[in-house]
Amino acid sequence: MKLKNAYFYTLREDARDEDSVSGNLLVKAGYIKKTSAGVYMMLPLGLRVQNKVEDIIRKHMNEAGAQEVKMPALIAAEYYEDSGRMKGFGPSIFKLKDRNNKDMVLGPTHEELFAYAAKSHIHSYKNMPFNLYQFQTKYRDEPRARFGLVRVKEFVMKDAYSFDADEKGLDESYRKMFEAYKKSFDEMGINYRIVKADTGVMGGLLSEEFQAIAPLGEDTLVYCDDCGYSSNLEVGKVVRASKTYTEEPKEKNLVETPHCETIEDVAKYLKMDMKDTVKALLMNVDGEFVVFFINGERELNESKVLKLLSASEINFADDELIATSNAVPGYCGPIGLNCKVVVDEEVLEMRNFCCGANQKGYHYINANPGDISYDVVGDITNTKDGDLCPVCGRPLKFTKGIEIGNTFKLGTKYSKAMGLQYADVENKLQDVWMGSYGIGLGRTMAAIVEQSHDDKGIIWPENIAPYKAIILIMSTKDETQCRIANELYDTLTSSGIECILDDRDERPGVKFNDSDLIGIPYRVTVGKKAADGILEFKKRDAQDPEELSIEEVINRLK
RNA sequence: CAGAACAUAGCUCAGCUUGGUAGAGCGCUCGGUUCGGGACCGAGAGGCCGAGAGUUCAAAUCUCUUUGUUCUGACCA
Repeated sequence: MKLKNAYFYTLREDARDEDSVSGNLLVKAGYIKKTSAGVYMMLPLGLRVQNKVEDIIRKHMNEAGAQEVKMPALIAAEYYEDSGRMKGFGPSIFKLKDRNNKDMVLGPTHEELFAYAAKSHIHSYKNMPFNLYQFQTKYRDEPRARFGLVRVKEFVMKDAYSFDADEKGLDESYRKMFEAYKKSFDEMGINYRIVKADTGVMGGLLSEEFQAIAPLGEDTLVYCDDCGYSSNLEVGKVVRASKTYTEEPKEKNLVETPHCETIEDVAKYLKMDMKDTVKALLMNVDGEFVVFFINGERELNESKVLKLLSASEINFADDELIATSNAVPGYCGPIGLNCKVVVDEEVLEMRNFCCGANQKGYHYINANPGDISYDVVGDITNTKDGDLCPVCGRPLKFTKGIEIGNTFKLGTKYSKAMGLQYADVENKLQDVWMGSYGIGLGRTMAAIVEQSHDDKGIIWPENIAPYKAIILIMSTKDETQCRIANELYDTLTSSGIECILDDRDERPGVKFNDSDLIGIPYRVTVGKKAADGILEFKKRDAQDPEELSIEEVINRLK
């Protein structure tokens, strides 16, 4: 690409409405442009990067034996009604009607259609295994788009689906995809960690996430360097450091705690440690009023709760629901409460804790497990700093991650819903075992920029940079410089090395800064010494340039 | 969905409190001087002040409504 006659621009100032480093840099460097919240244009440079990411994934998908297809984005709503996910996705699914008033959706994910497509091929166990994949635009009406390309309403995803006759087959298909993912992300130069995750809306047997390590990540990853255990915060079993609660139980005591509506207030007022308090969470679980009691310094884990109670939805309870009990918001406690009560395992081990008294302005101190009544007990909180590895018992470590890929062993959930069956050796009908595997392309781009940039701009890893090299002409009025730069550009281009020629009539400083901002891995400067056959060669992240002959430059780039 | 902030030139913003001819820097055009890390001088082009209603002799400025964007939370493969 020769810049003089190309669609190319950079911005000199930070984008006002970008809240992440990667979003700002990609906008500033002219890779993407926001059209509305969570919807972006892919400009020429941006599309080239996305295509590189796509090509790498495609290569590894094909190597793993998957076949590429393309499903529509516009889909009749009935497919999602049949699988029950119209409800599951709820308001996150884009709904529309065609001119005949038929309900349609913009596909948020494609399990249903792939299962439907698989029906045409699967009749007998002899028709499996196989694996189909696509690169498709997904639409999700996210409650809050943010962080540039990290959380958007429209994005391209690579999604793959495997079909097997039994669980053993699924295990093998899953392993192949898992390996293909590792190879893909390794090739892109991403620093990532694989964690166990919640199966969420997808359902199924197992979910693992590929998380790019980045401080702005929306997920918290928990891992253990000693045994290799790692999981998303949302699923890890809580193993507390031992010997926390050894005191002898005392007699409970009612104390006045005026205007202490939060557990922080109470702890401060009574000069207690938060870890010696029990807090209440007043929730609406599928329409039923349920109060949860957990240690004051922990957080309720909603997906663990849903699993424990076999429920599908959990929200904070509204005043009307709370009024069905004697619970007093701010002073709710597990002693003498007349509604469904769920306690965390930890609470039953605590000694002499503080909790609400179900009277406005009063708490108990020195309460003990023997004082309380409850309906259900379980592990219902998030792992936190100080907890131990559930496998080897050593202290856990924490980091933030951006979920760039996800693999699911779906089992037979969708094949059952979609009636996807086959005849086995004994001519008996069996459900097909499915797996699904996704990678968000834009999110992967964003994660790479989050991991690889400096104060001047993006630093693309070589394999996904939009171009490998950029050639700067210092003075476009100097005919020798122009000739040498153009010859170099032609030589490189014709030997398949993608490069940019900055032949704009700009001052050198502008060219240096733009070249750093857009993050091309290698920079060749054609300047004063070009007439003597000497060019400057600099890697984007190197300190100083080196002087090389034209031949050497070509060799270094090959 | 709840709370809050913002919306003025292509970009980043001032002006609003106290109503009275639409502003700056960058970018853009033309001329000149420059030319190895976002140069300088001069002359220009460019805005229905997000949209709608109201108050007023007069509204970018005050009031209400509405739309969009962003933030905090909720939510979220």
